[in-house]
Amino acid sequence: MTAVGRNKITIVDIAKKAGVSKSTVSLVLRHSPLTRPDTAEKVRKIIDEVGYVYNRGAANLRKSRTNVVGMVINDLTNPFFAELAVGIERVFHAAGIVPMIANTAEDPIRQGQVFKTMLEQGVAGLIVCPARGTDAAAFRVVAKSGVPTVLAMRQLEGSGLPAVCPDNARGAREATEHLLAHGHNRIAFLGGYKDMAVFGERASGYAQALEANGIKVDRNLVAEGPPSRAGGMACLAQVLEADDAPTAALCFNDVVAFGAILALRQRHIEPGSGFAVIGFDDVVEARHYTPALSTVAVDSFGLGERAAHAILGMIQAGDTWAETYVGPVELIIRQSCGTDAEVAA
Amino acid sequence: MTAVGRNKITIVDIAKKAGVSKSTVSLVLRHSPLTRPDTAEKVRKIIDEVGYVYNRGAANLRKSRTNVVGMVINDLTNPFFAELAVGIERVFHAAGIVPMIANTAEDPIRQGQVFKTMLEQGVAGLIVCPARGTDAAAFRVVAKSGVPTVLAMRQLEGSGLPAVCPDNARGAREATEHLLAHGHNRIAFLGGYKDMAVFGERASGYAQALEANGIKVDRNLVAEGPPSRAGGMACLAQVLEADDAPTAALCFNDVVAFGAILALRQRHIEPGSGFAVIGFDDVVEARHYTPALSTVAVDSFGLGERAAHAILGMIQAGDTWAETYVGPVELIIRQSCGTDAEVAA
DNA sequence: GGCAAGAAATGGAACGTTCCGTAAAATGCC
DNA sequence: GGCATTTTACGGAACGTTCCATTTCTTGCC
Repeated sequence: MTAVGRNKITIVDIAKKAGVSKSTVSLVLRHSPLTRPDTAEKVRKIIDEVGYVYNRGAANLRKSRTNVVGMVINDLTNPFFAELAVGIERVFHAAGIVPMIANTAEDPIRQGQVFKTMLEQGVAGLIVCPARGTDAAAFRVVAKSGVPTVLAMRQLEGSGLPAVCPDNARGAREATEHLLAHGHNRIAFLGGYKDMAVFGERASGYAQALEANGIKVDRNLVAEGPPSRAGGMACLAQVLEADDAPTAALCFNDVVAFGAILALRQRHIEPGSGFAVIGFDDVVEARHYTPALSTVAVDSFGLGERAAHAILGMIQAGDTWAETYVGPVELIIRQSCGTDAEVAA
Repeated sequence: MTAVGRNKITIVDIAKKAGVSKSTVSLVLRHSPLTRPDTAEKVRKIIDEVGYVYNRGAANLRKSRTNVVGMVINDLTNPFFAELAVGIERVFHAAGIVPMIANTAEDPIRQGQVFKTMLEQGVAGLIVCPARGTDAAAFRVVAKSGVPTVLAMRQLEGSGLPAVCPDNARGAREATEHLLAHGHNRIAFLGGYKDMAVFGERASGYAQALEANGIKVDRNLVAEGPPSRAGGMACLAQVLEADDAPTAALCFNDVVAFGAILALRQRHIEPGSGFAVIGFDDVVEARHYTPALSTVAVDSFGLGERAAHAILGMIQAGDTWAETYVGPVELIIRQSCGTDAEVAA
């Protein structure tokens, strides 16, 4: 239809129209108390008469400080991270800062490019869920630039960066203890890969619980695999082949658990009564699955908000350090581990 | 740890160090062919020696054109929209443009604020999934600013804006026809509200199919409700109370369908064999649900990419107009409509 | 009505780039 | 080697704001 006319009404245009100086207009725009109410009003009237739009870029240049923060997410398609992003966005919006987003799709190369781009844009801070396989060196650029950074969901040892994460070890420990308390002593751990930070934490919680009960971790019951439904199916198949097959499994996350349940069904084993399954994360589908999935709930929205506040604090303080926060988790017993009846009783 | 030193190395610093002019450095940075290879190299060496980071904000100010585009999403938590966002981000990343994101959470007020903020940031374009209840007037500001805009997923009549949407009417029509062809003639339509653009399109496809087969739409079989699991449960309950109860339902979207299935189970009606259910969207869980959900598949990633390309085109052409694109849909028959056997046969 | 003091408004410089017109250097040719 | 031509490099102005040091306007008081 209409060609772009790229309105270029500036602060001085409206100054001219209002018969004041650009400085005054600037003050009015920033709600400074240094102008007389009536002049302010006069200026404001003209401002929305002509449809002036503030150029924050120009302002930022002068102030050499922006109101944008980068959000680097490894997989937005995963509801878990989407919720994290929404939590972050929510507090940023309230604080008047606007997030730039990038989805790295677990690709460290892409992640590196993203860091560069975001720094060029002059972000005031960075929240990063590191892509799988990221090493601490990847953060050299951002560290050198002095931009406050916090990791979310995944820690990165050696990076020295503050993180906001769920208490993975504790969650896995509690889930495992629950299974032990209900008579299972052949418990598998399914899905994920050793090179994922989260795997390490969850698997170690699992191991702790077993060992505290005098059970040695059986290598044959720990199956690594992609953190997907397909991975869950494959891992379950693998552990069932062990000489002394397990009767329960703690899964790397909920979607692995869904896969495990599918695989059980294929074998005509009833998840819940015939084999106990516990997931991790408590994604929305967990409660509605058949059978409803027992899982370790993580407050992803809350962690997002926490991460955003951390960054806000760092920006305000002009500091690049913050305390790592380990958020609470909650074991939620539903039907997939076959123990809900006893718990209710 | 370290306090923020806010490096302020600029193009002239590195010019000085390299013994050239700032203009030359600028040329090198933009890979202009107007510098001699050896000078370019000399400059580049210094650039990464001192860890200079390009200030795109300053450049944009001068060029009065940015490389950021706004992405306004109504509900990132819905995997359907998350996929859309990822599709968009993917092509933007490739095109060197960086997306700002906002989640309106279906709140038109918030959406209005977001528009303002994004315009202030000087976005070169805007992709919007309008919040529910948005009226065309909401886009007045953005139209006046001349920023190219495309709607995604949801059209908005009266706005005159180009949109990238799935062919909702056709999808609903085909699904309904499938049910009719398999002997159902009491077919319900469940979930969503009349004031949602998508509802209008899908419901009209449903009505078309019925009427083409000489069946009048029965008001008692169309139940409005929230597009959620709970909504699906309630809607199903409502239509089952009709004098002449339906034997099949087309649902507003997949999550409504999941709700409907739950409600059927509660009544000991077996989804699939006892009552046919078809959803809409084909979210990832659809294929893994029990029973696997028959649904109308929409290529959300593809639509995202399409929307991004549209914006890119508009920006390049300096135009604020583009053609509306209606993407293909595909009816996918699984188990929840109890007709997969016949189809396979 | 004049004066001091405080309040309000102002103009220019700066932020870090790009662009433009021009100057200097390199190259080609006889 | 000198000239024309092309290639490369240069320096200032501009982009739209904020900040600072000043100037101008108000106000209150005797």
